[in-house]
Amino acid sequence: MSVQERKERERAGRQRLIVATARELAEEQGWDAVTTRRLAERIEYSQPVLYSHFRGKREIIGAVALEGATEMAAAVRAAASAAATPRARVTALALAYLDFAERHPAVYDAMFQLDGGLAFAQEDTPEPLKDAFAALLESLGEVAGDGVHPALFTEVFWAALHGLATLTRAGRLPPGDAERRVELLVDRLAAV
Amino acid sequence: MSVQERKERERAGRQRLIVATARELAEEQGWDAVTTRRLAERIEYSQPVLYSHFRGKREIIGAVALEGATEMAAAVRAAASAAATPRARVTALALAYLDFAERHPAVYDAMFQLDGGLAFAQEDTPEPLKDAFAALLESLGEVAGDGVHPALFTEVFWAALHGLATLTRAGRLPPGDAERRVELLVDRLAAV
DNA sequence: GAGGAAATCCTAGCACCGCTAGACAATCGA
DNA sequence: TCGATTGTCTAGCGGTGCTAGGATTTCCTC
Repeated sequence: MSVQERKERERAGRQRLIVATARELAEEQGWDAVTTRRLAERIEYSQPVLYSHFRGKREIIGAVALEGATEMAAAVRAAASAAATPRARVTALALAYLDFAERHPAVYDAMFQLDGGLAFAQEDTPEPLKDAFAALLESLGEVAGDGVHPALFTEVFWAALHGLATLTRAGRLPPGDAERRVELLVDRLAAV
Repeated sequence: MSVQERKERERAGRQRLIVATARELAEEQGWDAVTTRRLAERIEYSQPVLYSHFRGKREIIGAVALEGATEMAAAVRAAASAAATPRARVTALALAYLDFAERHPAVYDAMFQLDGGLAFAQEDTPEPLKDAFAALLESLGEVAGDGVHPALFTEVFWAALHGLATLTRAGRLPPGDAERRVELLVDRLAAV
């Protein structure tokens, strides 16, 4: 069965290539530029090949989103673990979150703005998404305060971060001042 | 010049019809269903007529967004004015905001998710957008707290509301619990 | 190694999109 | 009533996501 194994490896490699290329193209020129034709050309295969790996463009976006969730979880955990106090952890987490959104806008879009066909907040939610939320919960749960459900607190804090990230990037909020906004957010929301 | 005036009235009427129809179609079937062909068919004109009123689809979205901003400002002000204390005003404002987003998802998308070609947070920002922000500022500025710039506070609070609105509607947050989230948000963020 | 089966891939095309050029018809002022 | 202007439509451009069907390569068996 060595032949079949090799084929599977090659298939898996090509699948990774598709996702990586889609992400690359999206970061370079935005998701609008990620058309099935351009994507196919970049990976040096014809269009239909994409459809032998994914149901459609939506699923490709979803794959990028899952990759992004894994990375974001790691980034958030790394930032939090480098801080000593609960409050410092929350600040570090918030900055890491916004930094991730700013440095990987296309991935962030895939995760939260575009339709990647992913289920959220349900049983069949993919593991990376659950884990990204868990990464937030680990640090934010510490400062939820008495009588406040940690998950609920995490949701609210996360929503605030998400709002800041999207509104800032869409030009809805004046740039600069980002750190002051984070400071205010942490000061008020975190119960320390 | 009566003839010309009549023509201008008719033109303005048709322009309103276009915007209203686009909004209607978007609320019914989502913005993806708002194609220039379908829109033209609904208003019973041919496609090119749309382009004699708007530069393109983006501008039509922008027009819907401006309409929405005006309505949202009114809704927020109405809710706030019906409350007695600063804290109650903030709660009422938050609920009104989220209610608007939930009841007019397509309009909310036009305002904040889609590209309507509108400038934000700049001098040439259209008046309705400025006014919508002003409506938030009126009530939120009251509870910014000492040493916190009212505009900055409003931005943060607004971002939190926006995050809640979008994440909830996109299925990223479990439904229900919405009021508890608002309660938490107001409790912590508002300095009373 | 040769031949047939199976897996793989590509060419070509569908229906739709936003947008526009240019022909046509209605409306206007003289 | 006529010519000019304005308004509108038909037809079509290049692009999109996606797919059917044929060609080609690859594999296993004899």
